[in-house]
Amino acid sequence: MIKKILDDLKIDLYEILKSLGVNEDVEIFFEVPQDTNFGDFSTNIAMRLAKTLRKSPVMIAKDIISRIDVAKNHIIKVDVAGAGFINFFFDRKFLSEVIFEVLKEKENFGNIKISDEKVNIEFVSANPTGYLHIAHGRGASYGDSLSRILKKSGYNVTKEHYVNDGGNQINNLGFSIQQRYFELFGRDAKMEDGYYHGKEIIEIAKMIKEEVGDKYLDNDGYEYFRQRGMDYLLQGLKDDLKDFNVEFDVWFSEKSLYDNGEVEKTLNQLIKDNHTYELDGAIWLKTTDYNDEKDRVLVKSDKSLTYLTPDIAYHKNKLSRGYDQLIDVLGADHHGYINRLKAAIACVGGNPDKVHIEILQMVRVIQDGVEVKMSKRSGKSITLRDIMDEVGSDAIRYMYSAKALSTPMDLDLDLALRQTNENPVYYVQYAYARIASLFRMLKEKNIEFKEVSSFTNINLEKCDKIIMTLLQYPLVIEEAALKRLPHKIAQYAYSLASALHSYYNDEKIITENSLETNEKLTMMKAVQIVLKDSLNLLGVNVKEKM
RNA sequence: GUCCCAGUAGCUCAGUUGGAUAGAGCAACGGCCUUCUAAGCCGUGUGUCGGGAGUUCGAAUCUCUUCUGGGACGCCA
Repeated sequence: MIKKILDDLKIDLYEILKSLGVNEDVEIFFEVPQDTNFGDFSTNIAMRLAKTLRKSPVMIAKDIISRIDVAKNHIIKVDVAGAGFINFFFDRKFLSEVIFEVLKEKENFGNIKISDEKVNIEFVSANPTGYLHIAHGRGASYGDSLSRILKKSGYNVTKEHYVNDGGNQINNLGFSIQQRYFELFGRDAKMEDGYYHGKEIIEIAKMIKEEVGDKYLDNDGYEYFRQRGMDYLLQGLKDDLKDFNVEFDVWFSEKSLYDNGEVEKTLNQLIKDNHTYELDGAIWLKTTDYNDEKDRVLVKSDKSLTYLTPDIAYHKNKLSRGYDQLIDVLGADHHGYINRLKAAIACVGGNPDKVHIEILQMVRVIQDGVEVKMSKRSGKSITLRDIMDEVGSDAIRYMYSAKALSTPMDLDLDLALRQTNENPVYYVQYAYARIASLFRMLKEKNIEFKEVSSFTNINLEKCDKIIMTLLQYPLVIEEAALKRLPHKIAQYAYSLASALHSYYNDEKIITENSLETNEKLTMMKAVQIVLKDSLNLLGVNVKEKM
């Protein structure tokens, strides 16, 4: 609704600008003023036109507002303030209708149609060689929330996890397990470079010993160790993610690209199209043709492939599946990889502009003021499961979501644990639970609730914050989707909760006056719907009771 | 040496097409429960936006420079 109002207003404004002699393309946009006393929405268009029109912003603004058709747009007041802002005040009664809109559309409220493009978002993509750690958790949280936001914005989204089951690391996993298995029978484990040292490897070896005894002690059980280890870890990965409220549509196997010949085909195509050359016995890809700082090796002099080669085939595969956009969420240590990958995609004829790479920065866990590095579970870096056990999936997802991906983040366990009631996620969940409890109270008191279809008995001014916040939901969704910033949703959920708490303290909801009660409850229900939906976008559950 | 991210209140962070007096939470202090959940509300204080220069009507935001912290720079994955 508000989008429509603003869009209509925008059209009117463009007409007005034309009549003022503005021919160039300027985009008009509205923002919510920091100080709501300034108005409901404002635009700075007058200031931005000052130079081309060679007039003072205030003069231009006054010209503009004198031509605005106030009645048509549900505006009750429009004025010029500050350096030339145009501030709009809308009719309260009209704006309050957003509540009925929410009730009608339910969880579809805020659904917008930015685009129906097909988007593939690849995230986590952890090697199945150990447990997920906290940085994976951050990527999982971001990728999953972004997917939900994009879906709500109309995109056709596929969530994909790439499984590195084709390369050397998976062989090393097999060897590592094998050595630990031998160790269990009293032999020395020979843990070479590149082998995996997490406690989970020992656990797997024990499990295998229990399952098959000494069957693979003296004959070659390597294949079995490799496969069994990977299956086990992959399942663990899926379980962890599921408990973290993250599920993938596609688990894409790197190995499948070798099996069906796509890696080879990609390589041959690159050679045929003259994107490669040989040097020192290796085959190099001319990524410098497309903005990379140096060329990259595809085939090493020992004839084995680098990581890049199957990854090119993988991205080619994704593009061939008809996606309009590919989003890759990668760890901070991959930023040097971006140019290389984009260049390589260009070499195979893909459009690198379709590929968006989001880099997530480090996560540190802080307890008692110092960084915690060791996980009891894996004996290595802190795992996602460690944190979930400590603070729960909801709290951790909210904490991840609340911060922009580009910020190196400190996760303060003291705050998350000892002061759980100070944690923002509880604040938002509490708002929801409070409303839920109102409806429970009704049942206890045997009061019947009837949804109203207009407001006549309540003081709309007191509901201002709630109404304005509800109105902004679609706008926030749009911004979060276009800029790929899920933390906007976390901020939004918090501000809606804040509006609710404030109102709840100020006004008694269930009163003797049943008309008033029904109107208030109608509004409460709308708030509840949007709170639930916004938390859902973050993968956070609501609680009926706290 | 090159590149990326960060530097904003005591702490954790918002502030992303340059705009109004730079904002939240936590921490601190003062009020508010005979009444729907006080995990709440209301109020108070807090800033060389790392430093310096520039661009302009206007800069936390853009440019240059510089300092600090983290990370990346492989025929690793």
